[in-house]
Amino acid sequence: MRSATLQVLLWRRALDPHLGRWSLPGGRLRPDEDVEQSIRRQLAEKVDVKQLTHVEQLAVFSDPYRVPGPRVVATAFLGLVPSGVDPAVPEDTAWHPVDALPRTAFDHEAIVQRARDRLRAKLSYTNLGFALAPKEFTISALRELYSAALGYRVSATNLQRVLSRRGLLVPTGNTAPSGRTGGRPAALYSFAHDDMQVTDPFAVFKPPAPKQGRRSRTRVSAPDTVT
Amino acid sequence: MRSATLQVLLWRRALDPHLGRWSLPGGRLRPDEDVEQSIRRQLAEKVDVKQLTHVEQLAVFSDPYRVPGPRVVATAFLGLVPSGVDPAVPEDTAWHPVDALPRTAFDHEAIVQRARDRLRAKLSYTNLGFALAPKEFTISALRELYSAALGYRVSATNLQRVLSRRGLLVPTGNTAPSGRTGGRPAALYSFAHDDMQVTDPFAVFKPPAPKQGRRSRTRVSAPDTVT
DNA sequence: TCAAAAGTGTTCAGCCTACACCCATGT
DNA sequence: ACATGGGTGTAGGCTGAACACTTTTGA
Repeated sequence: MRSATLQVLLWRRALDPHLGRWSLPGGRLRPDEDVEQSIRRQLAEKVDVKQLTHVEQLAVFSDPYRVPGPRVVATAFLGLVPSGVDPAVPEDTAWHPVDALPRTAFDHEAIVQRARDRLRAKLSYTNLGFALAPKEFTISALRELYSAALGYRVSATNLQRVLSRRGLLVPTGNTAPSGRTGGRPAALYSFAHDDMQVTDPFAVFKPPAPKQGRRSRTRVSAPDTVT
Repeated sequence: MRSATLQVLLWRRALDPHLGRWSLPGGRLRPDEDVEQSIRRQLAEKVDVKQLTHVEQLAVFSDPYRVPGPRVVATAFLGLVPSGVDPAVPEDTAWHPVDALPRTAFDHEAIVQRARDRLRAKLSYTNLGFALAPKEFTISALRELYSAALGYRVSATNLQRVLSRRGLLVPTGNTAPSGRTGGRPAALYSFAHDDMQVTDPFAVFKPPAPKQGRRSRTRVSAPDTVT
């Protein structure tokens, strides 16, 4: 997936069931790889996407009739590419806005929805933003990314505050030049981690608090406890 | 899964790779069913478990070497059976405490861990308790269930309050007799819904609040947005 | 009347939102 | 100067945790 508006990489089917329609990149699982290796390989080989900042399983789609002919079981993934990167994709592939998809093959539209919803949820309670943003960015750039992904205007002020409070933003010391119309130059930040972590454990019914002074922010669950 | 302490139903393998070890119930996917239908069928046919109150996909396990011999791709599920129900399971199957598993076959221990973690997370931010509890229950019974599932003592007081505030508890009007040692008889409750709903959308960066009087509790995401 | 269990009232703290205000830069 | 965009200070609301206190029963 990708941003400005949230986009998905699709390619045009060259074969007959649903020939010509847009479909998610992917392919057959080889006997010597697991599903994640497989999707990474397919993306690298077929559409030359290698800089994935985050990859996670979505779900298995296995309806016997999801594809004409013999049943195909698909394991769907959410894969993220950061905002700056624009991999040179082949002729027959293109990025499409997630909220205005062309006619897609099979159940791929449903899969994209699922991916979008998962991304949205995780932007709230994890540091997943790191996977969408470039190494260094201004808060307003980040605001654009979050807004695009979430589908509504996010306040830069609060974005700043929440991410800071969670210890996710590291000021790099650099500043971006101000635009031609003036304005204070923006400070540049980067994310503190480049792997996904749950930063806002919604754990209600928490275990009794440790009796100490300041309650350390619990960095509870493993990344895909909640998937 | 099941409670008192949290338990999993395992059965002893009768065939040779890992013969005799305990393994999760399951089996091959038939061409005319999807994975969920399949797991429900297997549970019904093989271990006679039919009253599943909740079933959800966990993840695909596809390591080429997870099982000796030709690779087997497994789609793991979390399935819940309410506390009262005690399905008559066959000879070679038994419930095992999740935190003290016997030696299991293949990667089944890891799968059970995942299931446990998922359950724990969802107890916090969804109404998933309904799937563990019987139709009618006292708060302290519910407290036992939550405590067993979460692995630490939950306060009955707060459990009450949180679930009530979320509108999940409906008093049935009935009361349970008090124990032989006396004590106020407990009121009986039931859950307001018997399908899973996200009740505590951790949505930070919420869309701007509707300017109206009382902000309606958003029942945002679809059940498996967050999986 | 006392012990035991259930349930309620109240206080406190953390986190997020909203909004007003101050800061730095180009024209 | 002043417009423009960046950043901080502060107040308010909601929610959960903790704990004291009241209620209802059996012995």
